[in-house]
Amino acid sequence: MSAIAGSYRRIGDRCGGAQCFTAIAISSTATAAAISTKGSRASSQSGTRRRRRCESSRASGAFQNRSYQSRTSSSQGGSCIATEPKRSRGPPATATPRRPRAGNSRLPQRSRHPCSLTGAMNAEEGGLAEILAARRAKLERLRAEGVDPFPHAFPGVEPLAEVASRHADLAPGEETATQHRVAGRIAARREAGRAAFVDLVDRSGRLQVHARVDELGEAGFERLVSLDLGDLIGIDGVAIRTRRGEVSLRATAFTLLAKSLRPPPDKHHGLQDLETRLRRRELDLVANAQTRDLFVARARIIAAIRAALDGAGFVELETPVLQPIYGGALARPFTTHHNTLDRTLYLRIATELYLKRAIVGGLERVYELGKDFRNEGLSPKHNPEFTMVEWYEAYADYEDGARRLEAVLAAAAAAVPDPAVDFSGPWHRVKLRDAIRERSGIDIGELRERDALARAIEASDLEIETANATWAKLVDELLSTAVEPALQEPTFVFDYPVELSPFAKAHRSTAGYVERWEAFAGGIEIANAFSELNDPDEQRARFIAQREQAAADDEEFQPFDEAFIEALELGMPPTSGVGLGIDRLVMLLLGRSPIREVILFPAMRDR
RNA sequence: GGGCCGUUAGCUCAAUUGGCAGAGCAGGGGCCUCUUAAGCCCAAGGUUGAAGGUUCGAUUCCUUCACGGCCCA
Repeated sequence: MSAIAGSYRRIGDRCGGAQCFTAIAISSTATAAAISTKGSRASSQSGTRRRRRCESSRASGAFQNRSYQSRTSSSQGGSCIATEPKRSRGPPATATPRRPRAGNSRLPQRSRHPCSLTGAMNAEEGGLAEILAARRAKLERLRAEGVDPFPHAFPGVEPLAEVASRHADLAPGEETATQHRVAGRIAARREAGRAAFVDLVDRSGRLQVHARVDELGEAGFERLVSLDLGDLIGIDGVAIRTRRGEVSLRATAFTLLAKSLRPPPDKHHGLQDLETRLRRRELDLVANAQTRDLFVARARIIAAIRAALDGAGFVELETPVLQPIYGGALARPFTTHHNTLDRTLYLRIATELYLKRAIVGGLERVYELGKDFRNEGLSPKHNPEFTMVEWYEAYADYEDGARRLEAVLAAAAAAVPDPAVDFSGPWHRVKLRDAIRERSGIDIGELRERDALARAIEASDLEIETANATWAKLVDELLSTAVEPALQEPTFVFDYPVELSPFAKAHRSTAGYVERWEAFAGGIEIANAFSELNDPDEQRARFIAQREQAAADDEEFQPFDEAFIEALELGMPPTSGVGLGIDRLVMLLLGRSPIREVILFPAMRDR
């Protein structure tokens, strides 16, 4: 199990060990104390008899949530509800079941316990209240039996799928003596009289557990079968393949690991309602394996991107999220306030300016992968907080950046089993001017005047609002309306008008343009890159132009950042910079949309 | 911001022209030692998103609102 345990251990390290899947590998055999509680067969159902048995089982001490060990002949287990108060109206002594099973007392009779918690909850009525009350009642009954419903750990578990695959060669009906310890959530239960099948689910998959009275004893079997869907349990058992052909674990012992007090979504249909899936993502994760798979795949994509950059000599940095001056993109920021400093701070809209200051400082190849925040509308392509990676490479230009992106995305796609977009091979490369001309017949190189371009757009059949739009804005609209939706295959669009790009270096051969590209695939923009402007005087002039433009039309603009200018004055090497939207990349690679599907907890309106 | 669609039991879904709101799963009781959407029997579970209106009668028709979705801006 070393490989799997190893991977789990890494995860445990990252999220704090105890909060995650147990990573420790210890001897896996059932070390739990064998329980041999005494008790007569449950043919006597009188309350006093049962109460006495429960007390004696607690006194035995060894019962503290240890596995319900096999082969106890006792039947005392399931009938210990007699320790609850107000038992006077319990089942009459004459209501002796034919068999010594505790079926009719799996649950206390709610209505017969008006003073109990469950009775009070029942007063609320309704289907959910009843379900909650039933689960609470089971919780209390377990506690009354001396079982800890929320124990601290269950060391040494193997992933469910690992157990199944290890015994894939078993023949139907074949049994082994190989012990395994697993844990997971109860996803389904199929009872067949004095045997039962319980489907356990963990992150790796699903495994069937076979429970038998003759293996677990009357008490243990009853306890296992009376657990609820959604409960988390641990199983010690031996690998078998059932006569019907499914690799399973025959339980020799089991342990309740956490009682579930709310019903899980439908075991077969899962959770379908999109709004509930997004608001209550934990329910989505519990009910829908494809959601679990999606976020595992997302993590693998991000890890692959980091590995690709690390492998190319990049250093991952952490720059401020709370910034005195926001910058690096054209977007409205979130505003917050620092009490002690008594000043306004902005949540970053990009990491660009700080990372370039690190380039000035000599770190040469840097990146940051994290959240940016833009105070704008929600849409199938926009979430107010989103994940972005930006990298900056000294002594390189935007052509180098394009090749770097190709390599990084090839690595990211390789982390996904079946990528929905083919990022391999060289991408299409097209100049912005040509792309617009091909798709709309409008040549922005010829129409450098705002009014002339507006007239050309109005004369076309493109639905672009030209009133009050600057020349740059019109070009941007042409790009997003006429070009972007058509770019399904990975494509770089090169060379933008300077008006759209305050941080990009002037084009080395085409006046009025800058060295910038955007990368598109699946009809959406996923990356944006420049040969970074490193002339401080030119940068200052761009800031001023932005400020004037903002004053003129109240648009998004780039605030003046004196500290950044001074950094450039210190001297920044020629640099390639690339920004890649992780959420959109995940959408493309996994073929999922809208963007909220690939964000674990997307922004939602209050209900 | 505009248009269209949706909201019914914990979950997944029905409900004819406006005429007693149903089913499956889950949960409760009973039966069953190889089931796998297990099966069979019994009982229970509803402010039909919210508030108004029309009507003898509203899940159904109308208005407003909330949330979500799609399209447009």
